Amino acid sequence: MNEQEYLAKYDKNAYLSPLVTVDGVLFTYHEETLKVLIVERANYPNKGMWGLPGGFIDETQDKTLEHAILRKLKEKTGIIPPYIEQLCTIGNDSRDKRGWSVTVCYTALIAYQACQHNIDSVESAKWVTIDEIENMPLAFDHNELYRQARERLKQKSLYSIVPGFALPDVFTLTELQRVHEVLIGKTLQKKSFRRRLEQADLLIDTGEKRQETGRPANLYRLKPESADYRFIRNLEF
Amino acid sequence: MNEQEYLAKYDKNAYLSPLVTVDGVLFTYHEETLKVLIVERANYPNKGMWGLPGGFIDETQDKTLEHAILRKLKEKTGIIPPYIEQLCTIGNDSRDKRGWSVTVCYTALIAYQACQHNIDSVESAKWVTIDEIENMPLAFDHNELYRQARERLKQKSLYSIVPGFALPDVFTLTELQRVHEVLIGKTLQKKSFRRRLEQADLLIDTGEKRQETGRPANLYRLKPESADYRFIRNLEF
DNA sequence: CTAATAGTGTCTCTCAGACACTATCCG
DNA sequence: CGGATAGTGTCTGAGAGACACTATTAG
Repeated sequence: MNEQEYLAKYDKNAYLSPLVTVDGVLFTYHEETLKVLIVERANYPNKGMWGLPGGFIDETQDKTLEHAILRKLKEKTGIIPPYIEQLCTIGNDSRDKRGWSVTVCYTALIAYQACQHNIDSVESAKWVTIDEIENMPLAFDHNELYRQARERLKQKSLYSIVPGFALPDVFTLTELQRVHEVLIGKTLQKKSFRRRLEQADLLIDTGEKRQETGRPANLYRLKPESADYRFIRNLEF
Repeated sequence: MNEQEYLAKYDKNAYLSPLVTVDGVLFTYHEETLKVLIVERANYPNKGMWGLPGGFIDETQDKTLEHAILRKLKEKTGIIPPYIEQLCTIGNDSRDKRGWSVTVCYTALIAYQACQHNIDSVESAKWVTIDEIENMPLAFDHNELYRQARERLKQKSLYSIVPGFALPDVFTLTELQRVHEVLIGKTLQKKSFRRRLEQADLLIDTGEKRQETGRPANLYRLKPESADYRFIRNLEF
């Protein structure tokens, strides 16, 4: 038998295969706090419970795992998040009562303003603050997935400006610093923070200014390549 | 219908599910070079080609994904590697001709001496240097998996002593530095390297010494917690 | 003017890089 | 002694932390 014959005869469904899902921990920043998107489960198991957005791969629709999670997130938010990153994969025989199950989990960031209208119109989806989610039982092992995403994002805020993707397209340096401070859980030195940004040349100066109270603040935009930039020296934890 | 009834009726195999495999990029260090374990494929597809060790989840045998890859690696090396870490998961409709396929890939490290006997006795497994593997077509997308593992390990050698797990239980500081140098691809300052190690308190001084030529070198052992330690400042790339 | 927030100047301290030095073994 | 490798002393420079300072708006 050659490979062609083997493939022609091969019946994928003749073998046991674990359930495969994708899940996403989608963060945003609004009103001085981090928020995470959760959805109410419409079906068993854990029907009625809240959990992370996600679901089964649709082999006919999804070309890749990332397409699958982006499709799921778009269903809830109306848009594709500007930052997404694979977090981890959990697979075992006990996380889903239906059987051996594997979930590929992603961390994503989005601006609150960019999707608030859509989320308000989706009955079963809402933002909760990270304080709320930490005291809330989620479906399956989604509390653990959230915890890992939260921890990774905290680490990232020490050596990258990835958290900036939770802000609107255009933002002030003070806003960017505040997101980092909330993630790290301590205040940062304004000077250190700005020195790093300036040297790394990660932002586009829009030339515009915004004023609320006090001196108007310069507005910046993230360079697309900022998503991958890593400072060689961490901020202190 | 309640959840119990739903679960009783649920037939996992009634739904399409991607193929799920685990793969491992197992590194070791021997004769001043990094090596990777590859195995010859016994079955279609890609029969006869070399690829990374791995394979399907065995739902009856494996409780978790990590158990699955450790089982696969133990089959080839005879032992459980002292360091293993999830690398990434690739899933799409084109990587495996049999259908939509997901692989969860791990990076692992092992001492050459600890498993050489077993590998020599396994017909279809062998070590190849990283120079060799980079010019070798591997099955599926295993070249890409290797590349990602190699890149991550290089990064890790800038801010951790994870590469030390590719050495025997007991080693000299010069040996440890050499592994890092090979991974990073440039020589390091002896003083900087040792200063970091000393401050972080990651090693156990065995009190023993080993001499080849010249002054005898002190022998050290890795503390188990060294696997998770991260320096706050990177070595320069 | 004051209040408020944005943004800068500058000192200290830690730690990586560089490199010369000393130490301990062999023959 | 010299050759080889292990290990240290010490200076420089980059960059984070700290914090006081100036700048620009509103009222």
